[in-house]
Parts: sequence; C-alpha cells; structure tokens
Amino acid sequence: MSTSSDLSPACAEAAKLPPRERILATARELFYRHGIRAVGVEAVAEAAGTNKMTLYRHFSSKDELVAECMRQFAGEVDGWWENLSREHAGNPRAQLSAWLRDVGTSVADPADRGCALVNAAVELPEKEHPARCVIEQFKIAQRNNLAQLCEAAGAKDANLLADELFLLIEGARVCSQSLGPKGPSSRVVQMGEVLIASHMK
Amino acid sequence: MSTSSDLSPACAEAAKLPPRERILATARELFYRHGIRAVGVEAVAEAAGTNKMTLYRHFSSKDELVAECMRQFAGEVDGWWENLSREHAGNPRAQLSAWLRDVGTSVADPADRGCALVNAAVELPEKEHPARCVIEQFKIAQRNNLAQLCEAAGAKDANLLADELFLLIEGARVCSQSLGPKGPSSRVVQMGEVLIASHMK
DNA sequence: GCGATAAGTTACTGACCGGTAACACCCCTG
DNA sequence: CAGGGGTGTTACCGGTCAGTAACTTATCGC
Repeated sequence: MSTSSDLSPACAEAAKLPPRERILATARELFYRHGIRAVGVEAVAEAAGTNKMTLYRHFSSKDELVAECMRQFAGEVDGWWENLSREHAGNPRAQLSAWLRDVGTSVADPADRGCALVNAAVELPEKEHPARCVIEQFKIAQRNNLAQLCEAAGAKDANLLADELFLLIEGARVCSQSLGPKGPSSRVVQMGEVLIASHMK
Repeated sequence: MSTSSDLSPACAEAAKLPPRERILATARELFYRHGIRAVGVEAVAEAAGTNKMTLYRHFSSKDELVAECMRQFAGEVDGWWENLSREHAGNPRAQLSAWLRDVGTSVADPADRGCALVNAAVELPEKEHPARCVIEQFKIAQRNNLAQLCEAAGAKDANLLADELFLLIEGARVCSQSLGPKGPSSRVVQMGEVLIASHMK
C-alpha cells in the first residue's frame, strides 16, 4: 500500500501552545490532508513537536482523538456561520448568498479536500466509532440552520429549499475531489442562486 | 483504532469461479463495505477462499488490486446505464427519469454506502495512486453521458442541466451516509424531476 | 503416463500499528 | 528548599501490515 511520506510539514508548531492544542491542530491537518487511517498516532505526535506518551495523556485512544478533531471541525464551521450572520445581520437573504459564495471559493481551491466530517463519515463506516455521532449531530444542525435561514429569507418551502441547497453543496464539495475544481463544482454558486430565486415568494 | 471484525462473510465463494474473479468480487465487497485501508490483503484472500500467494500471482500489489476493483465498479455502472438506454430506447427523457429513480432507490437503502469510486477518491488522496485516474476518467465519462442524454432529451442548456443533476446525485449519495436515507437524500427524485422540467424547451 | 501450468500451504521478512511501562526532567507553587 | 504535575525519552508489547520464498499438490493437455 503506497503511503504518502510528507507527514512532517511541522504544522502548528505555533509559538508554544500547550501540547494538547498542538496535537489537535496537527491531527486535524494531517487527518484532513491524508486521511484518518493513513496517519498514525506517532506521526501526529512527532509533527506536533511532541511524542506518543504525551498524546495518550490527553486522549484515551486514537478514536477519541479523531472524535475531538471532528468536534473542533464542527465548532469551526459554527463560528464561521456566526460570522456570516453578524456581517449580514438582519438580512438572511444576503447570508444565504454569502454562504454560497464561501462554498464556491473553497470548492475552487485545488488544495481543498471537501468537508472533513463527510470525509470521515466515508472513511469510518463503523457505527460504533465515537466520531460518527459527532458527524451526524453536526450535519443535522447544519441542515436545520440552513432551513431556518431559508425560512427567514422568505422561501416558499424553506425545508425543500434547504434540502436542495444542502445536496447541491455536498455534491459540489465531494465532486471537486474527483472531477477537480473546474468540473461541475465550479458552477455551484450560479446554481444555488437560481435555486434560491426560484423559491422566493 | 477500532476495526470491524466481520470481514468473513465468505462473499462470492460462488460455485467455483476462477480465483482471480473470486478475489475481485470479494475485494470489491469488502473494500466497499469497510473501506480500502481498513481491509488487508490477507483478509481479502481468505474471504475469497484462497490465500495471499494466489492473490499476488494475479495482482502485483494491493494498489493494483484496488485499481482493478475500481475498473470493475465503473464497468458495472456502464452496463447499468446501457440497460437503461435499452429499456427506454429512443426516449431519452424516460431514460433520465429511470436513472433518477434508480438513484433514489439505492439512496433509500440503509446498507448503501454511496458511490464506490467517490468513496475511494476520498480515502485515497494520493495523486499517484493507480486508482485515481480510473476514478477521474469514469466520472468524466459519466458526466458526459449525462450531458448527452440531457441534450437528447431536449434540454435548453444540456451542460448546465447535466452539472446540476450530477451535483444533486453526488450530494444525495454522500449525504445518505451522514444523515441517513431519511434525510435530504430522500427527496432526490422529486428535486431531480423539477430540475429537468425547468430545463425543457 | 508425462510435463507444464496454476493453485494451495507454511513460514518468513521488515516495517508499522495502537498502546503502555518506567524513569528522568523541568518548572511552578508553596 | 521541597514537592508535585506536566512533559520528554526510551524501550517495549502484541498484533497486523504488504509482500516474498520454497515447496507441495491438483489439474489438464498431450
């Protein structure tokens, strides 16, 4: 099995954060970049400028480390969402467009690997994995946020529009990994806007 | 790392196909069910009712076995497509609907894990992996088939409709893995039909 | 029966996996 | 100064990984 060898970009050696933070930041980067099963705990610890013992003093197992990474990814997206609603306060329609535009730019980045939580769900099919419930809860919340926003923006059928937009962007993010950023994903903003417009009262 | 233990469903011990066929069928099943990195070559060989030596007499490496599995997956989908066009010969619009309906039923199956090639693309980010070009070529061909079909069905902008449908179904298939078959994916047929209708001259 | 070819069997290599034990260290607080 | 908690270091455990060597066995065409 070929395995990528450049696991040592010394990511997030940032100044001197406490080891736990460094480990988490490094793990998120490596898991996202190379896949979860492709990266061993030793590689994570080393890239974080520490060692396996310290890692296991903060996380009871690799699975738990993965779950915590997912929690951070989810939190990051939540904060990102809050930013949007602050920048366009009181204008849900503008929030929708801004969100769509952000998705468009991330999909256009060739280095982008899509949604970390979706990737983890694909890579970890085991129902008992501690990361799975994090992923599911996050995705449910994300869809509900979207529906709420569609409602506030004045959609005729907010739930339907939310589902449409949700599938559209999930498709775009995963599609950019097989067909690249110049494939169908490149038109995600245009498509989303048409969808939104068609639902306005 | 938790690892699923039921890798021995003795799949495709079917009668007595030649070992190569048994290995491929078993590998496809196990890789799809549990993920590629999660399944070792020994487990594949054993579940196929043979052994590692025989496997390596037919495939030069695990990566090559994976690539061949992807080729078979792609071929399967191609054949499936040809069936549709035979069943609804001369009626491209009906082919579109039938294809959409098939996607809908596969997404509704809780055991479904989405598109094997997309999953592999997510799990194997390394550009040099022999499976990647198979995946990319297949996805390009699939999108082009779709565009051709949209054109034949009389779409105003066949390429746009094809991209929309493509993202929609990629989104649905991946979404059913995190939000389950009762999530947004459950409405993929309805959404697709609306999209198609809106593009008709 | 003969030889050739394919398949099964066992044992092995070297590397890596997740996870742990034991111990030295450093720095901060009291 | 004493002490203790967080950290680093090294070595190790049992298990699994991908991949190989050498040998035996079964099958099939001639």
